[in-house]
Amino acid sequence: MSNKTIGIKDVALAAGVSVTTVSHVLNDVAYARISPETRDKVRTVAEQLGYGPNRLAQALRTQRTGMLGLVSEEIATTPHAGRIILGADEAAKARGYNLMIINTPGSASLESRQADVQALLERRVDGILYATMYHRNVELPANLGSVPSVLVDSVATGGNITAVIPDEEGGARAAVGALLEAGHTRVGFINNTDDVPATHQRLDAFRSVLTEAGLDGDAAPVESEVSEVHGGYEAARRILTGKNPPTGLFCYNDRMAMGAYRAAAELGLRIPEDLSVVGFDDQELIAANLYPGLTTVALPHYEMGAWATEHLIDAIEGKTDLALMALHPTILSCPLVIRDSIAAPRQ
Amino acid sequence: MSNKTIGIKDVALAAGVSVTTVSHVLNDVAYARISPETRDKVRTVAEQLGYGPNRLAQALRTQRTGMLGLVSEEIATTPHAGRIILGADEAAKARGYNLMIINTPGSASLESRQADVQALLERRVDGILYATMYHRNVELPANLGSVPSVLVDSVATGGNITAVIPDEEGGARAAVGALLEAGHTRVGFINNTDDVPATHQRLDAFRSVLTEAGLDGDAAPVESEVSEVHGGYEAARRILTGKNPPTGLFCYNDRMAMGAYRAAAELGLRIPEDLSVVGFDDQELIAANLYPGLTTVALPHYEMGAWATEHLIDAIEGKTDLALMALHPTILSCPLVIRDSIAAPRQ
DNA sequence: GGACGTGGGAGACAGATGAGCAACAAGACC
DNA sequence: GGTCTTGTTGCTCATCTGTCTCCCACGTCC
Repeated sequence: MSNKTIGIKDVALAAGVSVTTVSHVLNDVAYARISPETRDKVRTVAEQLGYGPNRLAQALRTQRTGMLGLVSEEIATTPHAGRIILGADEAAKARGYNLMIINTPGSASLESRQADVQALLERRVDGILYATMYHRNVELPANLGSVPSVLVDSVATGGNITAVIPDEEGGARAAVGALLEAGHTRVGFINNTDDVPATHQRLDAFRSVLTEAGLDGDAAPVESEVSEVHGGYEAARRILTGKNPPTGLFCYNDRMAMGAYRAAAELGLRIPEDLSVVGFDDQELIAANLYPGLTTVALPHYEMGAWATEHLIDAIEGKTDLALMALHPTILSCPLVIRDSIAAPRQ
Repeated sequence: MSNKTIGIKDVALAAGVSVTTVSHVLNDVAYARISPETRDKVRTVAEQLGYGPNRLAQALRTQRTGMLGLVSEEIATTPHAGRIILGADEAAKARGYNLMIINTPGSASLESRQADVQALLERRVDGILYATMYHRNVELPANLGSVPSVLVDSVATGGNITAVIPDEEGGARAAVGALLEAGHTRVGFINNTDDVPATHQRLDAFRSVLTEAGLDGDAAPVESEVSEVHGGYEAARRILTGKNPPTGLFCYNDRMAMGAYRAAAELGLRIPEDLSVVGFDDQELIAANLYPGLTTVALPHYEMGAWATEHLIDAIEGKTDLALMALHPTILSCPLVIRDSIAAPRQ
């Protein structure tokens, strides 16, 4: 129904000035000397006509699209991607940028990822955010380097690209620390079997914290299973039916904690009276809805998305040198979210 | 490190032909007469140089960006948005389009939504997908009409814009039907308190199915609470402690079903031996991870996203007239996902 | 005759598009 | 056999998309 879109020349015509002048006014060009009356006139007319610049033409001319590419794994299957996107989107919007999102399976080949980046490049995005669904080492498509880029929730195997990752160790320390502070001296860890940084770092932190507290970290019970509800269930059963079972359980993630809840229920152990549990991830759907609410460690997905976007834009605008930050990944803290699954051990 | 990006003229130069010829070859222009040798030459050179067209310039000239705008509510807080995005993204990619996603709070004002659409329009997206996080009636920003648009998971209060929505009634019928088929004759419904289509349609379907089966649908117990875990818990307690309690429970969504699980456990009722439960939504994290696995009705978010995208692109390419489809919303079915929470009632 | 105040013109960005121009061959005609 | 016509093949030129930006022009007033 609506007729053709109106361009800058329509505004110029209607305002009785040249296209140049309209451009000068609307972009507040510093050196342009134009009388206040003309400025008003142009602005008024532009408003009346509902003029909005054609960003394509603008971008073509200025070599700036105001678009950020975000390649994200598994948008739908984990809520984590959503939080990263949200953080990135809000940070981008705040600075006048928009996001172009490309979804990719976690299993995508390097070529396929390269094609994704290529698509972004052809659209001339000003920068690229490359996000993975969990903290790990990734091999990057070669063409990623051609525009400013930041890695979210992963580090490059080759290094030398700016990255933000969660403080796995700090988070694990907070979790185990909370158990110790509540008075527990027998604490177990239900770990994941995947060979990812989190698995090792959380385990190390677990043992260290115990040892530092004067307990025997190396002797503390650890059971590993796939990081799903049923894995948590199995591991918890093993750990809780062992001799001298722990009164506090640190779980690799909330899903495994959910399994631990069931194992505890089956064994007649009440949470938190008989058994205290801490999770990791802070998946709302689980942690807040379990009964009792699960105390857990939050992964800073939103924050990582926002941080990456902020710094990417800084780099694009020449306010930051990404090369400098690329030396070491930036580590964002994982705060403990306290709910109701920790209590003092029974005497 | 990488030097300037290479353009069509670089290819032309290297191949020893004009820019026009390169364009003709690479775009397979029908009427262009170019010798096979030249074609090969051009293609080879383009490949070697790693040439990719500048989509901005291309779009400026052709008035086609190959981009679809997707404004979605609450990307991060519900997994539903993720499924819609995934469906849309895969459908778009399959036809050579990319998505520009704008996230908006469910509470955003009409002006703010209009600004979102405006941003998309300035970027000259070829069409717009407008998605909500749950099935409801929405008031649309006025500027939405200026490009082909499709509504996902909602219908416009004013009508007359193409929309896809889930078959609430069919889903509810399947859920209740499953309970009846298992032999239950006393069935209750735990409903939501929000005034949304789903609330009413599922209730109607619930009563109808019972009545059609020769039971007294109007007398069947229904309890309403907020559609969260604790609401489900409260409602289930009420319904299960009433006189002559049901042996089968249909829950408004999986979260409420999760609450019902706890209520059942507290009352010493085993699922599915003593109580059968059906949910709605098929939220993986909950439904598949509850014990026993929750039989539930899946909302076709992926399918709606894909359907909307398909038809939007058809309209953009002139293969479909959206105005025709706008007469009635398209309804996509909600299949029952069978797990382990339904069994025959005890004798 | 500079300085100042106001504003406009002509590319350029990167590629798409259709008309049009050489070059050559085959056939027609004298 | 040579010239002209007509057709075909192969490719290029000019122009267009909407906006920005460098540089220049025109008056006026000291």
